[in-house]
Amino acid sequence: MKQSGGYKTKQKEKIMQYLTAHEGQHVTAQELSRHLEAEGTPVGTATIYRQLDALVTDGILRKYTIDSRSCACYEYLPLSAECKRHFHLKCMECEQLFHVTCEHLDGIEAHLLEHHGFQIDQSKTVLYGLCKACREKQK
Amino acid sequence: MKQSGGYKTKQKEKIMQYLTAHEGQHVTAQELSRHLEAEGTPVGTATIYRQLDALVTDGILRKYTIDSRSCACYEYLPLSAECKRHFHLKCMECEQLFHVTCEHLDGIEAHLLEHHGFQIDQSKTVLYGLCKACREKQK
DNA sequence: TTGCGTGCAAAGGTTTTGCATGGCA
DNA sequence: TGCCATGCAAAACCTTTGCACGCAA
Repeated sequence: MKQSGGYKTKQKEKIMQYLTAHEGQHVTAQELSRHLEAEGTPVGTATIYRQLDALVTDGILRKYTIDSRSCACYEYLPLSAECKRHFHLKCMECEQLFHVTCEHLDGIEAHLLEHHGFQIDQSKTVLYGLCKACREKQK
Repeated sequence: MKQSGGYKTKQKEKIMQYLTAHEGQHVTAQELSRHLEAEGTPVGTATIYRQLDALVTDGILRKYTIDSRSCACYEYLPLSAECKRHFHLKCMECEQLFHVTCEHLDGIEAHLLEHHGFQIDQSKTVLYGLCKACREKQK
């Protein structure tokens, strides 16, 4: 794993601080921007995007998209998570996003690769459906 | 399956014609717009987006996104119920779309429902990755 | 001092919305 | 005739880029 290079700036530090504090959650550029502003340390939008982009390139963040009309999400990837991959589940009803780490689901990847020659990219894949709460609500 | 409602207009017909002719392929609003213009029957951008949106709502099209900076893709969903039991694999390299029917993959649905309370909608879900040919090409 | 990082503003592209007009039923 | 559909233009939105200045090393 390459380390995040370049200078050590206050902005970069603040951004990393927020991301690591929200490990396992989905963070958007907007949330990050608003949080930093609310904290009294506003950071320019361009800087935020540039930093996020660099972190994705360095493999420290994962970037993915739910829908073209909503903004991109970023998620901090702890080193241990490299092995613990997970899938994203998006509820079409409540719009909530879940992630699932599960051996059975990891088996999908192996199965598809072995039997169908297809290598899934989990970071780009989102499974759509209905979450438990929304299913029960529909009854 | 709800049928596409509303009036039968020339624009709507043209759009459906293009979409059905490209079944199994990814169509963007821009491609559609340019095609219609090239055919001598230009359709306003707003109309295209409104029609596509309505078709997605009616379950006739599927909409999905690869990246937040690129535009959304639409795909015609043949009405056959058979397709509902397929998972869709999209190769990010060659852009090809594959349909996979597989007991193992069907097991995913049951597993997620039983163990995670999440009910997948296969028709809305696309698994992204690399197909066999493109993987071998990259070596 | 050197040159990367930052902020501001403007540009870029896709998608949505408001409103008057046109066309289907 | 009554409404929905359309088209145009403008707005909204997220993201990127250009450029001058600031700050880390």
